[in-house]
Amino acid sequence: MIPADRLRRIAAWSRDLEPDSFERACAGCWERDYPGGVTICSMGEPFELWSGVSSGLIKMRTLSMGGKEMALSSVHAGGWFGEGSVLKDELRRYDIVTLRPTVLAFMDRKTFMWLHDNSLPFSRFLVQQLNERLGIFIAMLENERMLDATGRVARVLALMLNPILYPDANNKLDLTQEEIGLIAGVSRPTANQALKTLQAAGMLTLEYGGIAVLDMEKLRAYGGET
DNA sequence: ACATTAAATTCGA
DNA sequence: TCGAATTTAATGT
Repeated sequence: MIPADRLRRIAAWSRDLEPDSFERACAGCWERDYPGGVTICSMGEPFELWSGVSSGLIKMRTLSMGGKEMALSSVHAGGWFGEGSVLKDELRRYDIVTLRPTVLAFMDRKTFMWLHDNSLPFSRFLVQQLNERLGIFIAMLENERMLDATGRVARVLALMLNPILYPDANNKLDLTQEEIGLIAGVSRPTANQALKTLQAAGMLTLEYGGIAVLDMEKLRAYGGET
């Protein structure tokens, strides 16, 4: 159970719900604290909760053959994920790991399905979110091999500021250069060089433990996203 | 891989 | 409780 004002603050989708749906959402959600570096759920486990990041940062990862770790994506405050596994009622296909102390919000499957069946605003939100993810997925496939390191870093930053997936993101990202590298699939030194290039181009400024984006549009263009 | 610098933590007053 | 000193973490080359 999450108090109404709290839910409204951490979940943008809840703000458009009809009153009775909103009440159900409050009743079907709860929050939990995690320290950094902890695995929330592992690949292959059933985990039938829709999850949102209230604060902090998580990443989704898989282990490739040889045990090398491969980051797929990351979610920061305001982002919700896992709707695919909940909708299809299937096992998780990747690990969820906190990158730093994090508060997660969860919604049980029953509530999720009820909202999906009964709330138009909620369904709309889901479609939009799934569609957004699809676009990202395709963009990643297209460009993974075509973009240089700077392009990939730019893409990651643009994705992390996606207004649909992260409705509450402002223009600041609290990601270390190492974390950016992990997500972009480049080494930290390469990420550092790429960031300096982008800074020189006036798209962002570097800060300790994070970056501030100055020009979203250019960043997107560099990343090749629509 | 190493050197530098910012931040967090500890310790002593 | 404040500030200096030490240690840890992030950055730059």
